[in-house]
Amino acid sequence: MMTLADIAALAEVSESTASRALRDNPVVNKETRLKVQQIAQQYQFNVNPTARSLRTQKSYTIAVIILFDAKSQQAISDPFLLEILGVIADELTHKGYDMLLSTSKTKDKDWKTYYIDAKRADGLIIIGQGEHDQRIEQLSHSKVPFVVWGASSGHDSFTVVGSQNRSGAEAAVSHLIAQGCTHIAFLGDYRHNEIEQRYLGYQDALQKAGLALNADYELITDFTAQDGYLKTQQQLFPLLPELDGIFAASDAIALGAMKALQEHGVQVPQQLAVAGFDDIAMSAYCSPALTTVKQDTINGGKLLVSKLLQQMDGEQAESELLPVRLLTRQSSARG
Amino acid sequence: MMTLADIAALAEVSESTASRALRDNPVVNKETRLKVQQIAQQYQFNVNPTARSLRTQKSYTIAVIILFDAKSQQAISDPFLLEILGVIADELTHKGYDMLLSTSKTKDKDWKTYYIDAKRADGLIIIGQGEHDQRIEQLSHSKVPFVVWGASSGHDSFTVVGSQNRSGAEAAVSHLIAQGCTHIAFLGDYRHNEIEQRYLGYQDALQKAGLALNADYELITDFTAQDGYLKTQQQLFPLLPELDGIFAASDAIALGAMKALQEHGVQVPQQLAVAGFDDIAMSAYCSPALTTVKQDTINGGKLLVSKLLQQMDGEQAESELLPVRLLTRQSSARG
DNA sequence: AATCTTTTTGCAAACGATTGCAAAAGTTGT
DNA sequence: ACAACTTTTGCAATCGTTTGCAAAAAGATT
Repeated sequence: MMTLADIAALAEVSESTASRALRDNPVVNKETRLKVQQIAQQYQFNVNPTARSLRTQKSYTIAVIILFDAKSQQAISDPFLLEILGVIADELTHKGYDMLLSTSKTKDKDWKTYYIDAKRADGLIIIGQGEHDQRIEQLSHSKVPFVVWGASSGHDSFTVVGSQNRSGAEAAVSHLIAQGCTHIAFLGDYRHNEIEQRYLGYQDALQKAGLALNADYELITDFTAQDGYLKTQQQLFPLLPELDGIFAASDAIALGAMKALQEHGVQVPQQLAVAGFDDIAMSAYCSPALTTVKQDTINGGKLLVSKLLQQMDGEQAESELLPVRLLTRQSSARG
Repeated sequence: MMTLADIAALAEVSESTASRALRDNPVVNKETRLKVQQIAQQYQFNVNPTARSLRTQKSYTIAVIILFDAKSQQAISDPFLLEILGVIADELTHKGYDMLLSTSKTKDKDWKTYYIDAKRADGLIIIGQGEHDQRIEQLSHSKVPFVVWGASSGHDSFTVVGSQNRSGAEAAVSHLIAQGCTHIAFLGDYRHNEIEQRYLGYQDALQKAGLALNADYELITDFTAQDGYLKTQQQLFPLLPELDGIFAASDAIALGAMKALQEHGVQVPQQLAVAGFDDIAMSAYCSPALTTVKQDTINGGKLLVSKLLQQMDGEQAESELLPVRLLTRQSSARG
């Protein structure tokens, strides 16, 4: 392995000069710079990031923390997660950062101590705030640069990037209403921040249409197809003659619900229309294809990264909610 | 931030002693050791991993590289991926390692140089070997500790952990045959290592049952539901009166195919039975529920990690293929 | 009490970069 | 030819640990 000293020797300059030359510091003579760079290239030299890290106190690494729900041990919508993770990874690589991934199952190290103080990472991206999280709140009182994917309360003390869950949900439910639904159930766990927004959007739509809210129609449901299936059987079947629409807080839930309905002989969408949220890969290919709301994962990932880097540069970064898109498919096509 | 020097001072010992004490080196007096440890605890001291790294030339970090298919830019079976990633993350954390994640879109840095030589990581886990990969082959000629998730050729020059794709596929197809199917199509891209094994298993089953192989029944299909849908429409519909079974190399493909069939008025499983591979979350909740083969993600992840650590300890680690489980559901239930 | 072991400790040299500061070299002006 | 700058270089300290080796302390042996 070559070290900076070797390169310096080869170029017949001091280590200091070599170091500066490599980083293209204009204080060193242009010719010298080029010579050093050329030699470094030729010998395939790369600075040792550990040594650099130690000296500069920066790691050029970002930690991405995926929060799992304490109870269900499940992250929000798996497929969505992998997508945004991919985007973040690409984006970070592109900016010259490495990505440390941690899937936090609650009981966990103290992020600030472990990542920032220990210089394992220069900043944090936290995905899925779930229910109001103590630790995130705490972080915001420190100087740690971090961004969160989730729901904005409108006056957060930290930077949030997320989807316009509320208006997205409203659009979906309004669409159901436009299709003639008048008794629409909500499936999802509104104790979860993002889902709460979707729940509010659901209410917005009902209210705008002058439809009554009905507590019987609001089912707390985990993120899984399984729970969507079960809750539908247990709590929606009794309401069936009247119930004519379901808005599920995630596609997984929606698919579970549809399964239950189909087994029970309910015609979707004729007797009952269904809409979900996420547009997971399967949604277009189940029967009937699922009407859903698609999040802008690509811009989401990009924004998370750029806002984090902004913070690391000492700038302020505002929260931002991205527009979503309603995709109407067969599951809501009544007449 | 506390440094080792501070702790040493507080404990009234030298840094050397403090360092040894913290790592519980028996060469230092037990009392001294405890005293130092106690003080470190009290002041919440943690050794600086960067400094330690620089000195010891180890990073206590493992790089996980996810390979994407050059063409489709898609990784094998997304849901599966996220699962195994989670297991690996947990396992590594548990062993005191951090996890660097990289999603490699082909044109990429040289893994050895970037991760190992630069001391960013002590070992590599590569997920999804795809088509025969030049870079993996190359790695095996170096001293780099690494393991691969994928298909074993039986005489690999490196450590592979994977599923018994071949026998799993055979089981699935044999099941279809047992259900009375005699004309079974294969959907998947057998240029991909793992899929090739599934393809061979498909052939095994046909041969054992004395059924003829038929090139018309073998469709090269991407990993997506979309492609399953398209290929089915384009290439299977013409064969329909006779065709009575489909074995898809992934659940996503299977679901796409089922969608096409249903739209075309084909009854699944009565007219045509379907089986997939992966048991993605949706498979149990689509209609009809999909018969599929479930991989042992948990043990897969654990094995990857333990075999890698084994290698890092200088031991040899053998390749290993894990048993899979056939889950029979409605999509193949022909009476 | 002197010598020989065995435990414990600490000194000092790494590990491989970056950077403040001063010195050396090169320019310009007079 | 000398002073006064400006540009370019290199010395040496620093980042926070770990570890080989020798010295100091403690214990055992005669």
